[in-house]
Amino acid sequence: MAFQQKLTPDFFTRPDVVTIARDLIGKSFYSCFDGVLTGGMVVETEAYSGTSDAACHAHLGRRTKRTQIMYQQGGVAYVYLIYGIYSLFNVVTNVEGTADAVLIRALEPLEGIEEMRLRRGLPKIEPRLTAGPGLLTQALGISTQHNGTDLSGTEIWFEDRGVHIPENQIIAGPRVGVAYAGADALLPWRFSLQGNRWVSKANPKY
DNA sequence: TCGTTGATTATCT
DNA sequence: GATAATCAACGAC
Repeated sequence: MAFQQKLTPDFFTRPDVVTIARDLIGKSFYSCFDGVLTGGMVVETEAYSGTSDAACHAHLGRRTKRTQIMYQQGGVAYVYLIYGIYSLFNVVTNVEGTADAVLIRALEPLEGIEEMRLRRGLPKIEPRLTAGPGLLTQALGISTQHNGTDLSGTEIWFEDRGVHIPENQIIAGPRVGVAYAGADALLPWRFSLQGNRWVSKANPKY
């Protein structure tokens, strides 16, 4: 019975954030606000590995108002504002005291597509609907006020819909927009679904 | 089709 | 006061 099953905290509290980022490809991501359900299949993620990762906000154990949420136990939302405009959504992973997180970069729309189109202000359905970390938050109505939301609740959650992604269809590559992180920027910690048209376009080549 | 640049604000120095 | 895990508009070809 490969029906919808909400991912529980034990999925997110596993120790290897890179494995979780890869496992999230093919899972479904939903939000439900004011009775409006929107969501889609995850087709692109990036792993950020806490204090040892130069690209992570919590690098070297920085613990600030913004990053403290990443030190919580896996299964809560880390949402922050970037470039003064866009909200980026991450899932906190690992156990309390570590600062690992997975950035959700792109979705393939499944539910509430018309509502997402309206939120994005687009005249028609196109990849710009959810193909990008700053775009999918707009489409799902997620903003910084959802920072810290428990993903086992009823507002924002992940589901396993029984979709199986063959290992060889998942592409690993360097992360986007983190050139300042030096050698860590080259780590193949970005995962995407090969050939999927909803993967974000701001892609380096491989 | 490509490269360049402006938008706009919370957070950190 | 500078900068950022981005996007879209615009001008050059």
